[in-house]
Amino acid sequence: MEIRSIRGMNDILPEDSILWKHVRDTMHRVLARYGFREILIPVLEETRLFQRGIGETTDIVEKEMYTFEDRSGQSLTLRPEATASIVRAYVQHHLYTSGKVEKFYFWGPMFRYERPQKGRYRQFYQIDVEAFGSNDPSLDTDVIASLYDFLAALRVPGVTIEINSLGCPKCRPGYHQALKAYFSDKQVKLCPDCKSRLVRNPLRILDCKVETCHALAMNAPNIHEFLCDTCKTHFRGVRGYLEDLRIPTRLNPMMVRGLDYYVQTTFEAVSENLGAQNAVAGGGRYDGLVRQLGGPDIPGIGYAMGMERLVMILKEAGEEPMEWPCDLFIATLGKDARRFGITLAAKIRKTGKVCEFSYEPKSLKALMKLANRLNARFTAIIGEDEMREQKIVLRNMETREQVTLPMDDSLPEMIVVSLDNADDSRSTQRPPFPSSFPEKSSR
RNA sequence: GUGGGUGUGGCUCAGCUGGUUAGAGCACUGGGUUGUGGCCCCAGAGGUCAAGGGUUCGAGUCCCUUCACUCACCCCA
Repeated sequence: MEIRSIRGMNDILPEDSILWKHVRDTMHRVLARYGFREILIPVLEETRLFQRGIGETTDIVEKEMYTFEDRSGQSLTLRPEATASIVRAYVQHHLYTSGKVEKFYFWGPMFRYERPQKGRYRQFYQIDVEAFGSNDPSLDTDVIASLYDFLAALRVPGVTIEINSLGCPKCRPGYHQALKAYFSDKQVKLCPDCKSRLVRNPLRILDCKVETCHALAMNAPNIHEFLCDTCKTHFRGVRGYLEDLRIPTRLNPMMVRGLDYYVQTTFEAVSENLGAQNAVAGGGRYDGLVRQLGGPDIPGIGYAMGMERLVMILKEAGEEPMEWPCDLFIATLGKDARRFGITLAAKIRKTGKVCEFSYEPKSLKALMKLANRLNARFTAIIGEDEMREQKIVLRNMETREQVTLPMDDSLPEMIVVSLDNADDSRSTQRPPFPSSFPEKSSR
């Protein structure tokens, strides 16, 4: 019986992981510009952390967590999201004493026990961005700007950033009441799900995809008429700054977030190119969360981005798939050549070039085929003739040009020079992904 | 948890109302080129038709069960 990976948990093979790497490289580059610093957190936490952080009644906590007891009987949970852990670390290490706004980012797997479907897996990867220590709209703006910059740098096509304000514990209850009042007399027209939402969380009805519910929701009371002055001013500030930065966003008063901790600003990056799971990133402000998890009353804001979904969009948009680079393939024929070649490979690698080697004895024809398969830009041919004459043949795989180089101490250097010259003559390099998403000028 | 779809060489799929040696394309290996890749031509290897049970003279094809994958609902990234 063949052993297979378990449901909802996928292997990311090298042909895809190169794109993942590209996304992560971009993440490091873009987020560093905003002063976000990488934080690494454990995969396992005490179950209580998520119960308190995410909310006891959320779907995540109620039915989606991988929870089990360890050998000492303690209840542990594989993290279903990163925010709670990062808040925990922030509190545990007293990072709020640093005297500055602390900004973190993180990348890693999350776990939720759900039925897998397009863009949703049981082990999935998120990029997570969090900032603590200010309630000023300028921080909201910077966080959203970092998301925008990130997507722009990746040239992600067809993405819109939607924003909204959910109000705060002071003004949201009033809105809840208004929604309940509005939907109550229209209850018969609501779908079964929305009928129960009416009791549990009327906000969710706004999000319903059923035609009739959606139509009713269109005329429902608008959250922005219920925001208190503080929230109103705050949201106006965020929108104003975003406009100053020329970051295009769309106000979506119907947007609702799924986790309990969100207040005021919420936002989502939605793609037209995904399936039913169209959110690439989502986040918002969570001013009560640090306190909720035992820290001081410090505000925070952040977002999470779904790697699989991001990569999915990029793959669809990419004209040519990315490939792992190979600068040089060393093709050897015979024992003596192999011995010389493996040493040469080591020297080439010390220069920083990517170098592959012919491990298995093959005919030259087969070796050339291999060079092709390895995507090698150059092939160094070292056979019996070359060993006898103390020289090697260097072939440019693209132009088919070959030069002969002497086997002396300068050989590695000569090879590197040839490789670099070829680089310079390649006039324009096409970007890996085209874009309809406006690229903001960088560097 | 609920509903739909699909399981045939490594991959993508044909296989008509059950009929006897299960096919194609791509990929792979070898050859055409005795030391030069991509294109072309030729040849070869590779399948208990997801698994189990049933109907039948006969099942890849029909029925049942299980499993897997997939899409959608719920919810979320």
